[in-house]
Amino acid sequence: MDNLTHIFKVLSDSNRIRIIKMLQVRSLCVCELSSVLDLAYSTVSKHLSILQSAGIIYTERKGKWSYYHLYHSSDSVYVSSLLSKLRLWLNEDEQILSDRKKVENNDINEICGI
Amino acid sequence: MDNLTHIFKVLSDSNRIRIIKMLQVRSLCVCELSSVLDLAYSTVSKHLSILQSAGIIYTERKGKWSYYHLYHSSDSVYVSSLLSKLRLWLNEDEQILSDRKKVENNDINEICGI
DNA sequence: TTTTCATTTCGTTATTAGACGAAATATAAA
DNA sequence: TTTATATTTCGTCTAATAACGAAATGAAAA
Repeated sequence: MDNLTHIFKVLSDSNRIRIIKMLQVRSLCVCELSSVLDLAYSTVSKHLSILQSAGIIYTERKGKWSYYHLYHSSDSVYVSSLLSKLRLWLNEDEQILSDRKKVENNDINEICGI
Repeated sequence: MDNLTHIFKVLSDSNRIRIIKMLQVRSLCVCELSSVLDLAYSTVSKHLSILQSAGIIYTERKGKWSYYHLYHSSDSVYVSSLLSKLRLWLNEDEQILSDRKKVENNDINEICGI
């Protein structure tokens, strides 16, 4: 049961949900996420490590940056089921639309010093 | 988005999950739930009020006791979708099986002073 | 009406969670 | 190898959460 309640806890933070919804668009680095969420790097990094240890995302190193990706499948029926719900949910949410616009416009690249 | 993260938070506590899984068997009063969960009345009452304000359960007064019921439908797509998942999940969980055995055997009626 | 008793509310306490900045780490560029 | 920089870890602070017992509430029984 703790497996399940733990996943619910991971998903009960709005900044982590925003991260997941942005990663549905494309993979992103910490600095891009920090810029959109307007949170300190260390805070974003903590959220990412929580999502990673829950088996929701993984890291890929590319040049200077670590890119975070959403897993498209999971060993956990809870994770795969809830991630599939999250693909359907919040797509018309104002906050999510605004976050995704920033991600798609690549405005954030400048901030990352590329 | 807060609607959704709030539901996840409500479901991220194992005592609340145990309550939901017991109410899937039949409606129960506070004293029955306290007995199975081994928690103070006031604690169980708090959990029930959290579940109630999330639109997951409702109260029905019957004689001296307040019986709590699971809703079978919900205006919220999040609530109805997650409750439907919860009907499928944890049915083989040891803790849940043990809780349900106590509920089904009505051992708890004595404790409630019926 | 008064008493009884199931339940809720209130006040307190301990633990957990999320935020930050500073320091540490690790990798790429010079 | 040294420097630069993206990211993580650490320590700290504040806010939120879950637990309890005691007191309050409210409906049914006497």
